[in-house]
Amino acid sequence: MARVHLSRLPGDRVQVVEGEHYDVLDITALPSYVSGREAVDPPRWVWDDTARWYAPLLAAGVRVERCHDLRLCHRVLRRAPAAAASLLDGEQSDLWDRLRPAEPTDPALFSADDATEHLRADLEDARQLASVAASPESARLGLLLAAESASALVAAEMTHAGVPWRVDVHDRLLTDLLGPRPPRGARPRLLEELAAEVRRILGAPDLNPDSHPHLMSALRRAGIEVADTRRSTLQRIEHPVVEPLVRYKQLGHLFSTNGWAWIDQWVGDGRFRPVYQPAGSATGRWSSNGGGALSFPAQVRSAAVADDDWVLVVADVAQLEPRVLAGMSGDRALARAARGADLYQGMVDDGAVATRQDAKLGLLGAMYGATSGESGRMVAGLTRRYPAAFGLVEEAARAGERGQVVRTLLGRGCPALGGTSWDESPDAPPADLDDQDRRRRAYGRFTRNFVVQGTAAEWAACWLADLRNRLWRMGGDGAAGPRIDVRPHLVLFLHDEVVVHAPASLADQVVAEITAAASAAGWLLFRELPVDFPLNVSVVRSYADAGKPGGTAPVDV
DNA sequence: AGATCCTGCGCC
DNA sequence: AGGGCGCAGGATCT
Repeated sequence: MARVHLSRLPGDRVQVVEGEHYDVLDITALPSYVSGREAVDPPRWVWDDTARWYAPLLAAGVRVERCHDLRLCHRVLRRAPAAAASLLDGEQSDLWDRLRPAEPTDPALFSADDATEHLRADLEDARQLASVAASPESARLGLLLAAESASALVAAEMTHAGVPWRVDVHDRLLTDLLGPRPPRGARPRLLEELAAEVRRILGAPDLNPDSHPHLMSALRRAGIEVADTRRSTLQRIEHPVVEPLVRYKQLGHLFSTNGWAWIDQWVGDGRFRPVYQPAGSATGRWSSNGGGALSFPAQVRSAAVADDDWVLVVADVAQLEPRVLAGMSGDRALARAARGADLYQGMVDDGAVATRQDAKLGLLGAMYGATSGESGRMVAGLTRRYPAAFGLVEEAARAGERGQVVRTLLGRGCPALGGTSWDESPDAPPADLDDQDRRRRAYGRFTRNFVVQGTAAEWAACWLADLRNRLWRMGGDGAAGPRIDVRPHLVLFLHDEVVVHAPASLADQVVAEITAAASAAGWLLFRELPVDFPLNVSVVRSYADAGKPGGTAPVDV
């Protein structure tokens, strides 16, 4: 397949390199050039940053089949233990090392930020290809880079399409809980009333409940001794202030995080358009740097409503990380327990634990590094039943404690101890031995979790990539035109859950494709060992109804 | 005034 | 002494 390299040139021009052939386009000519190539024989578009190039293409109605995201792949290869770092060195490689994600920009232009140097996509791509080819694990690394690049396409497409959002529903929800929208800077009426009640009960007329020090001292004066003001701490206290205070905190959080200001900033034209960062976290999980897409609370999901005659198909994987652990460790006993919809129940039926809760505690404890309590105790017993799985995370933890890096199944390496993002205080503290020990153990918990969370992210990226292709093919030979949002399309992805916005008439077919994509992802990663990845699927009009009994029933629209 | 830290909460 | 994130407000530093 052809690889076409796109690089920015000063003056709103684009350099196009394909093999020996060089060309220069004006930026305004790019969409028609790309769509022309897509129509004939879709190449792999090689560019520095998918968000930067693809957003304006999508805005111009152009969809691309595949790409190679040099920034994301550069990061992966830099840290991958199976790739020789020296093969990435060369002209401009320091610039690629320092390249930051593109700022979310107005899709109409993509030159506002620069004065950029001419970053040569063709040169960097050649180094990356050589690096993968020279690796003893080129197949897995190649899959990882492809999945990562496809994720970047999905992220851009989801931002472009947006989550269908009913502002009227959201506004009614806020008004019911908080009172009418207040003027800027003021609290809504019901929130203000709760604050007044808290002040009255504590006898602190000037208290600002949002101020941590004020609240602590007011509680103390009322004879309430707490170490902090977390909800869970407060709820252990027997006192009339607890109920209104907890309520205040809940509603206050809704107001400030997903209130009217959030609507103003992130919802437009009936769509919620967050900004995603694929592989934005060290483990390879996505993060989001706008709109809080990966953490918007269940409380406001009722405002995510499909368009008329459309539905939301919501699917999440049951116990993704334990299943991934079974697959990557080759633990046949755990894989057997994972057959069926409930892995934890499978462990009970296996005779490994007495209750479902014990199974969950033990597995999560093993993956997070619990050392004490109920969870820590369950780990010991389960290690005997599932030695490969529990041994894998244990070994990852010990490697971290020794200061070694670990890697995911497809070869993503973790950041080094003391390296970027790990304990980098500029004024290097004179770390005593206790301190060093504490850091090593913390790093061990990180590496322990990294191998599982990171491989789960790889599974999810493969799931997304395959699903994206399947949904596009459903649309039927471009008959619906090149736009993605008139066909079934992804609108949300939350680590182990996807939401597809689709015409109601295609719902059953979408469910089938999501399920098939999950199987495909399992096969891509764990060929030799069969691990089930059962999904909970709901076809709903409103996201809030997902997961409820009856959600999978045919939807009346 | 702006940058940064801290706390607490939301999601997985 | 349980992993990964983002976000908001207040407190604190510069």
